[in-house]
Amino acid sequence: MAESQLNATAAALLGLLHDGPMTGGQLMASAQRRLGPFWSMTRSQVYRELPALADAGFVRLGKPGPRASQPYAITAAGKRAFTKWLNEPLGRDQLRNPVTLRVAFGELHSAKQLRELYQEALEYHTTAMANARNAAKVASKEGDNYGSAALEFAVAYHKAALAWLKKLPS
Amino acid sequence: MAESQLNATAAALLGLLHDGPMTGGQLMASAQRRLGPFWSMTRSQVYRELPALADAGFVRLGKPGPRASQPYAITAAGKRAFTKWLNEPLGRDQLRNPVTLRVAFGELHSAKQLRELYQEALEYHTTAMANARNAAKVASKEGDNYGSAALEFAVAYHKAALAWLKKLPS
DNA sequence: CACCACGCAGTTCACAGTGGATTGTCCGAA
DNA sequence: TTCGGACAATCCACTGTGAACTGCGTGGTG
Repeated sequence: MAESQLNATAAALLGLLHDGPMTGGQLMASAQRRLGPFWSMTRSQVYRELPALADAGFVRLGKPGPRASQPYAITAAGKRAFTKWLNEPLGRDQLRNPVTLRVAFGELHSAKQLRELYQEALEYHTTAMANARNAAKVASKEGDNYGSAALEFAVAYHKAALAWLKKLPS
Repeated sequence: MAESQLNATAAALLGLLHDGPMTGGQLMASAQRRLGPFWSMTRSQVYRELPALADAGFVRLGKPGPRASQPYAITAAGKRAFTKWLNEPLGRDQLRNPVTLRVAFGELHSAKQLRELYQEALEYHTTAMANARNAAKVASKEGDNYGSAALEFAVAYHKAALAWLKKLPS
């Protein structure tokens, strides 16, 4: 009822629900696929937001399916809230890179530690980039140009990380 | 006493304390300057971790200064814990980009909204990149090559974001 | 010299985000 | 038929965030 402000997670869920009703699990999967590479989100969050969204009237419950799965559909009020959220001031980017944090204390590492760190980071970003690139291609094929563009951001991120790694003072 | 695992924040604080004793406020300022661009950290966290670190024996309290300021010094156990943390498995990168999240739902925006979003993002990343670059230069001048390299990561991030923005389907 | 306004060190709170452990249920293979 | 595994959902402890608040010092003004 109360026109409570949406947090970004709730807004993302409402955005996804524009495609049609989904259960928590489906929302989670969809978020992982479409937003995961540049917007982290956990199961716990999804299952906490959904009842809250229902309370606020932004989402309507469908008939429970198998395994207590519960479909949710966006309501008119939900669409309004989502549209309003689009105009809200942007929060800051959130960036926490554990490799960089360790590099910042590089003097306190042994050479061996640094080498292992480097190697691990290389592998991590390489596969993450491949995943993002793949997801972007899929989205593109589905005609979702905006979704694809968003995923390309993640690709650019990992690419930048790789380039940075290769210039590191070793 | 208990050899409790360090979380990343606590580890960062211990790392900073290798430079000598500091109060919470000084630690906060130092973290902002040296780690802020790639590792967000808030006052609340710092002031929550410090007593915890003291309880664990990783940090020793000095004589209170003016305004209840409380200096902390790293202990031998603290240095050991920090060293151990360096070898711990890396967590995942955390990345949450609010602009990209909105772009992913681009079809649900108006053209005007998209233009404003674009403009705002451009400004944000431009100044953030300049700040990071500046901080990196300062660190470099101070002879902190690792610190400088770490800050260059933030520069690379914002640079990638800017390049991505410019290729966006408008 | 007295005053007090401002600013800083530190605290607290409510809420958001994370990851691991747990519960219950359905399905399909032995 | 029953058992094991997969999956939806829930729970919990801890971590992270931003804003509001306290209380003390210092420096400028009169």
